[in-house]
Amino acid sequence: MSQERAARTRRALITAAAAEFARNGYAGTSLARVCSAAGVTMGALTFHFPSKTTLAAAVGARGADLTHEALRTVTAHPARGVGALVELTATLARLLEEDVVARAAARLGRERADTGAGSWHAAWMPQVRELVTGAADDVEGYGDPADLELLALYLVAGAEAAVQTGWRGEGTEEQVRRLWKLLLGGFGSRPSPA
Amino acid sequence: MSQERAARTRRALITAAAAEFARNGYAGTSLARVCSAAGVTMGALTFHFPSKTTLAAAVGARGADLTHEALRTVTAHPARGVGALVELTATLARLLEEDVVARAAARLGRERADTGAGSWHAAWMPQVRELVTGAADDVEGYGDPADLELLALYLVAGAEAAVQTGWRGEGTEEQVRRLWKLLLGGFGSRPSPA
Amino acid sequence: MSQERAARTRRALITAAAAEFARNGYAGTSLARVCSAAGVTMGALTFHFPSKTTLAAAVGARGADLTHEALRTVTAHPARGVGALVELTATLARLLEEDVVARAAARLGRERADTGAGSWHAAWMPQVRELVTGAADDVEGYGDPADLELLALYLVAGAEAAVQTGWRGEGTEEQVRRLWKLLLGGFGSRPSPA
Amino acid sequence: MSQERAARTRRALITAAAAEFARNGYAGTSLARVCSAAGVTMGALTFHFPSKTTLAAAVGARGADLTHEALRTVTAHPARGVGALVELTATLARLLEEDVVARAAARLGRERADTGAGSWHAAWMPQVRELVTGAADDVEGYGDPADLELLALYLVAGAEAAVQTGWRGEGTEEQVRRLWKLLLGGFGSRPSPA
DNA sequence: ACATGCGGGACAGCCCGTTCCT
DNA sequence: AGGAACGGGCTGTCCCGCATGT
Repeated sequence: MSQERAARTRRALITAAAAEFARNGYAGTSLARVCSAAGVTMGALTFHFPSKTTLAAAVGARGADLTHEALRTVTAHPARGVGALVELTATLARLLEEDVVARAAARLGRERADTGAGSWHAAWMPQVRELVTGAADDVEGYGDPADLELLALYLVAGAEAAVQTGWRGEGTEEQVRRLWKLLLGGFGSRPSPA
Repeated sequence: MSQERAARTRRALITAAAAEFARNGYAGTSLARVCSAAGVTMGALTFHFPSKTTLAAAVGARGADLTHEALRTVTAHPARGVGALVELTATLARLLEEDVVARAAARLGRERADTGAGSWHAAWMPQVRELVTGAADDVEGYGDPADLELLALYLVAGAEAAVQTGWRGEGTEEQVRRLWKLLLGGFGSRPSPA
Repeated sequence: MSQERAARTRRALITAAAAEFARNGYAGTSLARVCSAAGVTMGALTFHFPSKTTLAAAVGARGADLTHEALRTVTAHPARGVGALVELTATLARLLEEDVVARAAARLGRERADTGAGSWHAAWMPQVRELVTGAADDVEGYGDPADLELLALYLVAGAEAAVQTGWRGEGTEEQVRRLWKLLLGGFGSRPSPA
Repeated sequence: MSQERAARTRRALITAAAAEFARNGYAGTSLARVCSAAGVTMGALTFHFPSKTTLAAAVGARGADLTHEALRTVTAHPARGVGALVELTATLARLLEEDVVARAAARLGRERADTGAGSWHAAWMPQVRELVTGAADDVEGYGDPADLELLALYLVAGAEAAVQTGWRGEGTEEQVRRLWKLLLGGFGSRPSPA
C-alpha cells in the first residue's frame, strides 16, 4: 500500500522544512525551497499541510516528540539533584546540535510563540521544574530553587545561540558540561588562596 | 534648513525599523509597515536607505553605538576581575531590555551574521576578552579564562532570549545579577558539610 | 448490487454541485467544496465525472429534464393562446424558485452558453415558439407574434433575476402571474376615463 | 505633471476590468488578464487597487456614476407617468448595450450583492419608485403602482440578459420599446372584435 | 537635498482541476 | 472508488526605481 510512501513524503517534507526553518527562520523560508529540497512538488506539500502554519506546527510537534524521547533515556537512571540537571541540559545541547528538527522547533518556538506551533519549552521545562523542586533537599545549600531553574533556562538558551551562530569549538554539549564544571567546581571557592 | 528634518526622518525610520526587526525579524519585516509606523512615505525611505539591507545595517550600526556608549560608563570606574564582568553583562541585559534598537541589532546580528549589518557581538566581545585575559591574575582560581568568556556569552544569550520571550519576572538585569550571585556565592561549596 | 449506490452518489453529487453552481457560478465553484458538501471523496467524483465541464453538463442535462417534465404537465390540458403562455412562464418561475438544479442549469446556461452544458433555453423555448405561432389566430389582435415571444423571454429572465437576488415578496410565481394580469387586464385600457 | 497619467492608468484599468467582468464574471476574471488587456503591469494595478474586491468596487462605482449621468438627461424633460418609465428603462437598456462598465456593474451587482461593490440597482431603483409613486394620479387606471415598479425591474433584468446572451435582433433598446408598445397598445383590448 | 507619487517585476503562499496507482 | 501527488495559475505583496515636485 502506498500509505508508507505518504509517510515517507511527510517525513521528507518535515525534515527539509526543519532545515530551512532552522537556517532562515519562519518568515525567511519559502515553501518552494522546501519542496525542491525534499524532492516533492508543491501539490504534494499542500496535500499534507494545507498551510505554512500547519507545516510549522508539524515541525514543532515532531521536535517536541524527539525531545521527550531524548529526555526519557536521561531520566531513566535515577540521577538526583544537580547532577540530573547537568545531564538534562547537556542532553538538550547535544540534541540541538545533532538534530535539525529539534533546532527548528526551538527557533519556531521563540519566533512564533503565539501560534500553537510554538512552545518548544513546554517539552522540557516541566522536567526541569520537577527536578528542581522535587529534589529540593538534595540541592540544599544551593540557594533558591527558582534560581537553579533560571540557570538551566539561560544555559539552554545559550546553547541554542551557540549552535546557531557556530561558536562551537569542541561541540556544544562539551561547552555546557564545561560550564557546569566551572560553576560547581572551584568557582566560588576562589578565596582558597587567601 | 531642512537638513535637520532629514535627520529626524532618518531617526524615526531607524526607530520604527528597529521595533519591527526586533519583533518580527528581518524577513518578517515589511518596509511598508516600517513606513506607516514612522509616518513616512516609501519614497522617503528609499531616499535615505536604498535597500532593505542598508536599513538593517543602519539599525545594526546604531545599536552598536548605543552599546559602546553604555559600556563606556561601565568601564569608567575601574572594576577589576569578575566584578567587572558582572557589571558588563548586567549592563547589556538592561540595554536589551530598555532599548529597541539594541534589541533589534542583537537579533539582526544573529539572523544576518553574514551581512555587514550583523555582528552585534563585535561591539562588546572585545571588552569581555580584554577583561578576562587582561586580569588573568585576578581571576586566578577560576579555572581557564576561556571558560569565563564562554560563560559571559551564554549569559548574554540567555538575557536576550529572556527579553524576547518575556520570562522577565523582575526584569532581566536582576535575573543576570541573581545568577552571578548564585554562581559566586555558596554554590559548589555545598559538599563541605558532608 | 452496488449499482444503486453509484446512482445515489451521482445524484448527491449533482445536487451538491447544483447548489454551489447556483450560488457561486461556474468559476466560483470548487470541486473540493462540492465533494465535502456531498459527503463524497474526490476520487468518487472523478470516477463519475472526469472533468468539471462534464459535471456542469450533467447538472445542465438534469435541469433540462426537470424542465421538460414540469412543462409536460402544463401542456397536458389544452390551454390555448395567451393563457397557455401565462401558465408556461409561471411554471418556469416556480421551478426556478423551488429547484436548485433548475436554477443552476439556468445560470450555467447563460454563463457557459458556448459549452454543450449550456443552453437551458433549448428546454422550453421551442414550446414558447410553438405556442405563439401555432395558435396565431388565437392571439390575433395581440400584434406581432414575435413580440409575444420576446415578452416571454424577458419575463423568464426577470424571474431568474428575482429568484437569485431575492426580490421575492410573495414568491416569484405570484409575481409573474401578477404581471400578466396587469398586462392583460386594465393596462392599456386606461383611456377609458377619458 | 504625471497625475494625469495616473488617472489615465486608472481609467484603462477600470475599462479593461469591466470588459473581463462583464464577459467572465467576478470569479472568472484573472487580474493578470486585466493587466495585459490594459497594457499595464501588476505593480501598477496593485498600486491603484490593493485587492480584487477594491477593483470590482471601483468598477461598480463608475458604473453607478455613468448610470446617474445617463438618467439625468432623461429626467430633465418632464415626461410624466408611464411615458417617463418607458424612457427610463429604454435608456438603461441602451446604456447596458453600449457601455461595458455599466454592463459589468450590473453583473457584479448581482453576483456580489453582499459586498459594497454591488448594488447597481441602487443607482436607478429610487428613480423608478419616485416616478411610480410620485405620479400616482397619472397612472390611475394602471392598477397597483407596486406592479408597475415590478414590471420595470423585470424589463431591465430581461434587457440585461438579452445583452449578455446576444438575443439582440435590432438592439436591446428597440426591444424594450417594442415591448412597451405592445403592452400599452391594443394588448388586452383584443377580445373586443369578438 | 529631500520627499512624493506612481509604476515595475518578481515571488510568496495557497488552491485548483487532474491524473496515477492501488 | 480512495489516497496521494502533480503542475500550473491566481491573488496579494514586497522591494525597489524613475519620474516629478518643493
